[in-house]
Amino acid sequence: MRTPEELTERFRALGLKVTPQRQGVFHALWGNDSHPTAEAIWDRVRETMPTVSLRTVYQVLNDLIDLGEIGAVRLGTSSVRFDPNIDGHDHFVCRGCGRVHDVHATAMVELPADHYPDFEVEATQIVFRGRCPACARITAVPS
Amino acid sequence: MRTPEELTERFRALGLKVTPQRQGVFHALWGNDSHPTAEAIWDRVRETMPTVSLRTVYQVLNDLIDLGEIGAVRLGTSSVRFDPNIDGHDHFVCRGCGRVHDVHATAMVELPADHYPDFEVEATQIVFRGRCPACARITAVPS
DNA sequence: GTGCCAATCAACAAGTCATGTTGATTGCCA
DNA sequence: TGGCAATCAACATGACTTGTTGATTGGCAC
Ligand SMILES: [Mn+2]
Ligand SMILES: [Mn+2]
Ligand SMILES: [Zn+2]
Ligand SMILES: [Zn+2]
Repeated sequence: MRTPEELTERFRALGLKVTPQRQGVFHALWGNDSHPTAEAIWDRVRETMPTVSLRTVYQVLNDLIDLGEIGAVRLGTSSVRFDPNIDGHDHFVCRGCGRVHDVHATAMVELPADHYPDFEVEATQIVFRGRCPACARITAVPS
Repeated sequence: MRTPEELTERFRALGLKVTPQRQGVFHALWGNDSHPTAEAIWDRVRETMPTVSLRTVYQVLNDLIDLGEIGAVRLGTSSVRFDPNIDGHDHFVCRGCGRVHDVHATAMVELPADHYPDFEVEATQIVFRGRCPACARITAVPS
């Protein structure tokens, strides 16, 4: 996503009002690589703006998705997570702590065209599941 | 998953009763590569057993998951899909018709260990999205 | 065969997640 | 300064899945 300042400009240019609620969401997302849920964003915004409603947070997040500023990450568990990183990357989901990490897989994954002719691949999503370093340490056998 | 006959044996061996409802779900799943939802299974079972309840279908499907006989495929859209194929494979989701196809990706996808030390990968899930041959044909430019 | 008890049923309720609605109020910005 | 977009509270809706309860059925061990 763009910086909160750039988003402010873009919203104004589009005739959208730059409200404190929207700016609160901008800042809650900026530099946030935790793949937060809408509720997590809500909690962060409420720290400085206790009266903001969850409904509005959802609204702003969906506006940002429609503008292509952020992405939605659906990992099959519970709620949608929001990702200010829209560059191509993959995800690692820890089964211990539930955290989602950005990763970059080595190989370019492709469908073998000879086996799947006429399949038009437009997007590829890779999800690794396992234990993150912190959670692996906990249950690791002590030497 | 095992054949309906083998499942019958396994259920009996576990002290579970082999009811017509359970056998109906067994047969609805056997050889079914359409990644059906619970409702789709329900529809198929009701063809020969009109009184079966959706609640029971859900129950049997979850029992089969607990026994490791089938898998649950969550693709971020609407409802859970059930997969009698539990061998390692990937999926292609068509944005045209919504169908889910089994595919096998070529490259062995890995996390580069030098970049992600101590990450313990236990499972890798690859989802391709695009258009299946049938849907690609529809909007293809006629020659 | 008989009988126990698991399984199923109908009919609800509940819970989660996300969005729609409405009418009043606020406040951004031309 | 004023128009109107945005937000608010409060509630409803909707899809999907599971829980519950009390009654009924029927599989299967004996
Ligand atoms: Mn990410
Ligand atoms: Mn499959
Ligand atoms: Zn972890
Ligand atoms: Zn298709």
